[in-house]
Parts: sequence; C-alpha cells; structure tokens
Amino acid sequence: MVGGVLDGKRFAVHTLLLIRKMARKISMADVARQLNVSPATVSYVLNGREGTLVSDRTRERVLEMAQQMGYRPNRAAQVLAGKRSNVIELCVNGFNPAFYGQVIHAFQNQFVANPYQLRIVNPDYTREGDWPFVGNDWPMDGLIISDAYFPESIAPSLAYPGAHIVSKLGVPIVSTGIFAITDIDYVRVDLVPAIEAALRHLAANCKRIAYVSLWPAHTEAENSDPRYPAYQRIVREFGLKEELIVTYDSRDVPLREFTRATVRKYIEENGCPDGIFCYNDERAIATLAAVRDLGLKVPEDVRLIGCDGIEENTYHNPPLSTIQYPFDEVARLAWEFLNRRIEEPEIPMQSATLQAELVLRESSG
Amino acid sequence: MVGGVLDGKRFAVHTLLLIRKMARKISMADVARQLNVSPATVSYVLNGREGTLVSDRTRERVLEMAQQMGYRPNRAAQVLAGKRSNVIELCVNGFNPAFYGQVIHAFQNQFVANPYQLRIVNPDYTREGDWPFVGNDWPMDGLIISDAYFPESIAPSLAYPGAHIVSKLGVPIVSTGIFAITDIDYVRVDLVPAIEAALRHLAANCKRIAYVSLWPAHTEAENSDPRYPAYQRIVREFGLKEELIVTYDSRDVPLREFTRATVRKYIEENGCPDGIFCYNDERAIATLAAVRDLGLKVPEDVRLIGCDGIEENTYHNPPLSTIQYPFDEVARLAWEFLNRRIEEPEIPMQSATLQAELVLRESSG
DNA sequence: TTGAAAGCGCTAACAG
DNA sequence: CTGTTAGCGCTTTCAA
Repeated sequence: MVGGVLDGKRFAVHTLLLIRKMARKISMADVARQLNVSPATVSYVLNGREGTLVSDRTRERVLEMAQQMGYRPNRAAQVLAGKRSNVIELCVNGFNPAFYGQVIHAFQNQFVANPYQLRIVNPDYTREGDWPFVGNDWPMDGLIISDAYFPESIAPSLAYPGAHIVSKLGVPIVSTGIFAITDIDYVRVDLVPAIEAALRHLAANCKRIAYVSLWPAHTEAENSDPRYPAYQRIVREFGLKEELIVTYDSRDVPLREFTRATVRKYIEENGCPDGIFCYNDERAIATLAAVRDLGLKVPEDVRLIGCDGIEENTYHNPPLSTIQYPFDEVARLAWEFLNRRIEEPEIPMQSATLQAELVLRESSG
Repeated sequence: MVGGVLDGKRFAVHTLLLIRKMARKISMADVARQLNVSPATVSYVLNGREGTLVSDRTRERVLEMAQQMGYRPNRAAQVLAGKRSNVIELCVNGFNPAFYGQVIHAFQNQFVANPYQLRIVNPDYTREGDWPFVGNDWPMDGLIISDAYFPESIAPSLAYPGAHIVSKLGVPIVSTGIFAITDIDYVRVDLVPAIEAALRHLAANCKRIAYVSLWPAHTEAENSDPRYPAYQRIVREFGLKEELIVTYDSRDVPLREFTRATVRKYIEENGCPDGIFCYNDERAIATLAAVRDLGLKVPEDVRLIGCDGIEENTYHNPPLSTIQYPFDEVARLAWEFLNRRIEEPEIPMQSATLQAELVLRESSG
C-alpha cells in the first residue's frame, strides 16, 4: 500500500475521506519533483523515446514513481503541445438506434489494433446561426460523418457544405451514407435501384402498396430522401394509389411503440394494404407487430419489406426482407480514405459509390 | 462568399484545393489580430461575460469577425486554462449492443437540456500492469461507470478499486450496474430475487431447466456473476440437474449467430430442455430462433426467460419474458449522485440499490 | 545524459 | 473599457 503527501496533494491513499480532498491529478512535474529530475526527462521516459536519451537507471526510477503515484497523462495538454490526438471522430445521428448501432459497430471493427481511437459524437442541430454542426471542438485528427443531412432549408447558403466544414475544423473529413456530401472525400450508398426492385417485387403481387414513411408527402425532408420519390415512381408505374403511413422520428417518442400504434390505427381505419414498404427495419419490425396485433399474417395477408439490413431482421418470425446497407464496406472504405488523407493531405479527391442490395426473406412472400 | 488570407492561413475559401492546404484552425489570436484588439477582449466577448466589460461596438465587431473567419474554440486549451470541460464520461462495456444501447439511451435522456455533454467510452482491459482502466485521459468533470467488472484475478491487489480510480482520475465517479463498486457513490442493481423468481417459475412446470451462460461452470467469471449461482441454487432446490449451454461473448464472433448455432447443436445432441433461462435477452432471442429452427415451439415445447429487459423483447413472437433492468432509474439516480458530488464534493457517500423485476410474457407460458 | 526554456490556445487577475 | 501577463501540463529544441 502506497500513500503520501506531495505539495499538499495526497496520492494513492486508501481511504475515501482523504481521496475526496484530492481534486487534482498527478502531473509530470509532480513525478519529476519527487525524483529530483526535470519534467523533460519524465516526458522522454513516458513517451518511450528511442535511443539512449535517458539512462536505464533514471528510466527505471521514473517509470516506477509514475506508476506508484498513479500518473496519468493529460491528453489535452499533450495535444496543445503539438502531439497528435490519435482520435478520429465518428459523427452519427443518434436516432434509430439499431441502424446506428451497426454503423458504429462496423467502424469500431476498423479500429481494433489501430493506433487511433474512435470517438462517437452526434451532430448538433441546435447551434443557431451556424450550420448543422459536426464535431465538438475537442481535438481530433480526422472526422467521419455518417449521413449528415443538409437540406436546403437548414443550410440555404452553403454551396459547398463539405468544404465549409473542412475549413472550420481544419482536419480531414470523410462523408459517408446515403446523404454523403460529395465535394469532399466520400463513400456514398445508393439505395435507389434496390428500392425500386423491392417495390417492383411487391407490385408484382399486390393491389395496395403502402409506405411507412418518416415525413408527410410534399415536405422537403421527405422528398430529399431517396425512398419516397422511388415509391412514388413505382406506384405510378403500376397504376396504384399512394398510401403513406407517417411515423415521425423523435427522441421523445419510443419509435417502435409509436409506429406500431400508428400502423395498427391506419389498418383499422383503412383496411389492410397487401404490401408495405417501410422507411427502415425498425419500422418494419413494428409494422410486423402491428399486423400480428390485428390477427393478420405476414406474408399471407401483407407482404413486408424494410430497409437498412440490421441483424435483428433474421431473428423475427417471419424473417424480414430488407434493403441491405453495406455497413462493413462503408466503414472499411471510409477509414481507408481518411487514413490516406491524413498521411498524404495533397492527394486528389477520393470517392466511392456502393449499391445497397435487396435481400428477400419470408416476409415478402 | 467570404475568403481571404491571414498569416499564411487561408480561411473560408470556397474551393477544395485551397482548403486542403489549411491545416490549422482559426484561433482567438487570429481574430484579435485582424481586429487590432487583444486576445483577452475576444475571449471576454466569446465567453459572453456579464456586465459592460466590453463596449457594444467592440463586441459586435468581434462576434462578426469570429463568425466570418469560422472561429471555433479549442476545448483542450480552454480546459488547460482552467475552465470546466462540461464533459461527463459514461464508461460501458462495448459488448452486448442491445443492452448497452439502452443503457446509453437512458443516460442520454438525462443529458438533454443539460449543460454537460455525455461522452461514451469503453473500458480498456488491455493496459497491462495497470488495472482495467476506465477513462481515456481526456478532460472530464465526472465519470459514470456502467458495470465495471473487477474480478479478483484481474485486480488482485486492489482492496479498494473504486477509491483507487477516484484517486487516479481526480474527478467524481459514480459506479452503476450489477457489478457496481461499492466503496464510492454507487447505484447497484440486484438481480438475485428476480432471477430466483424466474427460475422457480420455470421449475414449477419443467423437468429440465438449462442455463444459456457466458462462461463454463466453475470459472471465476461465471461464479462472480449473480446468475449462475442463483441457477445452481434453484436447480438444487428442486432436485433438477444442471445443464449449461456455454456461449462466449467476444468481438470476433457475431453473438446471436454463435448462440443460435450453439443452442441448436446442444438440443440436437441432448434433446430439448423444457425450460431455458438465458444470461441475457440477446441470447434468449437467439435461443428462440434456434428452437424455431428445429421445429419446436415456445412456450409449448420450451419455456424461455431472458435477462435485461431490452425493448426488442416485446416485438418477438412470442414476446419474451425477462428480468427487467431499471435503465431509466439507474441513469436518473446516477446522474443525480454525480451532479451533487460535483457541486458539493464533501457530502457523505451516496448509494442506492434497485431491484430488477421479473416480467412474465408469453415465452414462459 | 540531463536541464532550461519556449510555446501550444486559452482564461483570468491585474494594470492602465 | 481594453491590454498585458502569468500560467494550465506537456513536448521539444537547444544548451550544458
């Protein structure tokens, strides 16, 4: 058991009462002073500099004392003094946990045994007078944006939102997702062909195809998303009627419960469509529950297709058809692009467009 | 469109080529120099100090220039200079995404319209020679630990692990979860009564009760968890035989797939238990799928109970019985404790123990 | 092999 | 009302 007093700070003392008083962390200077060496020496040792800058004897003493005193580096100070932060920020919209859970997981897999650390943040849409802000002003060496959404009404004057952000953040950025900004390095996912295929698949057997959407038709948000326009196109192509079941996305309402109730109500009032396409898989899962609540069967009474390709789909009964977002490939490419730009800032723009794929399972018949 | 050159740094220029060169962010000094005022003045304005420290005219000019130049504060520097970081770290084990997703979500709800920002981190079990480390050395004003797991074999010498961490981190900590450290402020969740109730419920109707576990029996990890000992107790009480189906938890294996395959194999080789208790809900969901794969029915052939109480449970068919972890209450209390300790460091220890509750749904008959 | 000192961007006390 | 200055913890160059 180690304990002691140092400049009025107590360290490594095994009683809660004493520890409460200790507001400050141990600094390099503390360690240095204890050993009668200079802070620089401690820095050399703790940074594991190569060569014989420091004698073995000193190195040993420093290491031991740092450990004993419970020294922890102050990363903020390190960065201020010019070290790399070794942090990559991943900015994801916090809503739709299942989808973003898989996005995060896919990126985390890129960061195992990787000198960089991944820091997850959410975009800040509240900063008024500013743009939908990404990054939280803590040091980072690079930023990955997943589906930054910049509708005209939020950022009317930003002709080049990506470049804009780069200029303010001063670090490389890669934009990813179906809303990828395309004036900086990006990995875009194209949903359209798969959505069209999904809807055609439904249209081949259905008389009424409904769309469980995020926003009402004719709103800007709804139309800047690729799903609704594709739905509209195919429904027209097959001479069917548009049926939108609107289910908002918000932190205040438990999404699945809300969707389940909304869909149930819609079916009770309007009868049951024999095909339903959903904005995402979470809504498809809630729709499946709603349909079951009413004693109806999937796919016999309603054919169902979702979007995203979350793992959960294959655990439902029946397993859910979906449009598969290429989580791993997006993460792999995004990190490859970002890493390369960090190493060689001057290389030309890097970009890729991946196709989402329709995966048919039992829920669509 | 704004653009210009300043000390060789270009700012807010609308072409990618130019922006690529701009590695540094705009600093307060940059803004000050441009305006021929002192950095301190800029600092006053940007920190919105009260009173008439700065003339309206100056304030206006500073604000406009900062905006134009795209100034963003350097939080690391602010903290180093003595400001609060306004960051609270939440440390969660990254595995078991569904459970931790809900933990995180519950905490995030405590931080809306809260001056503090929540930063999610994972514990670092890789730092050898050290203890299972929480916190990542970036500035923070407080730390919430969710289920820090400190088995004796990992931290043999730490008689007071909680106090130990406090002493090294120098910020208030609240420990939460079923493994809550209890020598510092904590919110503990007691699973035992609910687990026993669950197992008794199964035992009332079953001849063979299996436990889908994390580790093999007799391992230290398995026995330091409350589930297995409770299972053992009840199985003995009812004169039944122990049946463990071991399903490891690792980043390398997709958990559900692995569990599904393992359970299926177990049933094929050993016949089907008529009651299964699972370590967590994800395993219960995978078990449900495995049972279905074999043409068996829940609850007719097998009664099934999971643990955690994730939202997904109610969307499965049949809905899954579970032991409900009080996500919201844990988050609420933890934040209350932490906030109070930040404001008044000297108050006596705060603690609470919450009871998890058995929630019976169709899967258990 | 080690120490002294400057400086990173910012805040806050103090001086003018 | 505004500027000067010291210092936060650390890295790194230069000197000893």
